[in-house]
Amino acid sequence: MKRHVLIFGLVGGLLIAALQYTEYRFVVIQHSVEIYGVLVAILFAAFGIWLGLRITRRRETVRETIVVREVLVPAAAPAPFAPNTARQQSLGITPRELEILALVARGLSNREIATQLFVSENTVKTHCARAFDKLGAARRTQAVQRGKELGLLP
Amino acid sequence: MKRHVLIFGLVGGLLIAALQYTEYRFVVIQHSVEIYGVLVAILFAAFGIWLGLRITRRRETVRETIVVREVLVPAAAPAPFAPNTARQQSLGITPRELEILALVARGLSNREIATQLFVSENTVKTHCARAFDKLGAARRTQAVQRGKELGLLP
DNA sequence: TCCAAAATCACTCAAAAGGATGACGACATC
DNA sequence: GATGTCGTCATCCTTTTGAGTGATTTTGGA
Repeated sequence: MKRHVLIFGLVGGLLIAALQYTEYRFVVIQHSVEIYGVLVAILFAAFGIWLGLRITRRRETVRETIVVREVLVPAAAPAPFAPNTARQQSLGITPRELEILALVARGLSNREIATQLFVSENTVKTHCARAFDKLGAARRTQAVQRGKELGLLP
Repeated sequence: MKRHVLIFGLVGGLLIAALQYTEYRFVVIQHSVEIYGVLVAILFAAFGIWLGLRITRRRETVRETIVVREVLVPAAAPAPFAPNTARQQSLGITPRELEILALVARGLSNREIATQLFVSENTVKTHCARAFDKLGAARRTQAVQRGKELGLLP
């Protein structure tokens, strides 16, 4: 990607140089500024379009091979899931926080969690905030994603 | 698409006009041609890039050629994930909605999603609302959970 | 060319979530 | 007894989400 910027700069520089050079040679031509402006505009617009195409082309190819139907050999029993206590320890996440995190991952609202655990909504929010902080998450969706990545959640 | 060309022409015309106008007002300024050239170049390059992105964005979604590939997998291999298109169809979830849902699952906020997809936050919210409705979810965490259950998300 | 689905955007209002901070009691440990 | 952690709860304030509506634009297909 960095190469694009380089090429971009280069082309720009050359163009300006050419502009300046020709400016001196054909000063007599009327409306030269407008003509050059249009030329530059067209050139750069085309270049931009090309660049845009080039950047996004990669994504296309990726999109094409999506569906992979796998023919499974024996069915591996879905592991009963063991929370990664080591990671939990290292992050300093308390059991209660993890418990609430799990309910967040199940899609419950703070109020629903509070009801289910017989605590106040404020308490849930506090636990959430602390857990989010320890996970480096700003949103509950992000916290859930991180939690799964780290093996804290099923 | 016709509108783009129109806007393109319009902007170009205005720019040239502005160029000409200011040219007459600030003839004293040295190197004005170069400066204006650079300005025009930058503007049009940006516009071109934007246009290029916009054009290819569509092709991306359209170009969703589904390639079904059957593979024998040893049971332990983590499946590369195949979105359950049948279920998606039956629920009436559009490709765009699923795309946004995936970003929600990754923990992005609506604003971040909007930036990443070059659309307004309002649009993201609309897609979200529709997807949530189709999934029978009231919150994004719940939608993500449902989406995973239904095999729509990895 | 016309139509329907999909995608886009805007606006309002209400609810949910999040950040910051302080506080209190239970409990374990030093 | 002092200290520290954990769980609990609160208040204030801001941001984010979600619901409900309506509208326009694109696009693909009949």
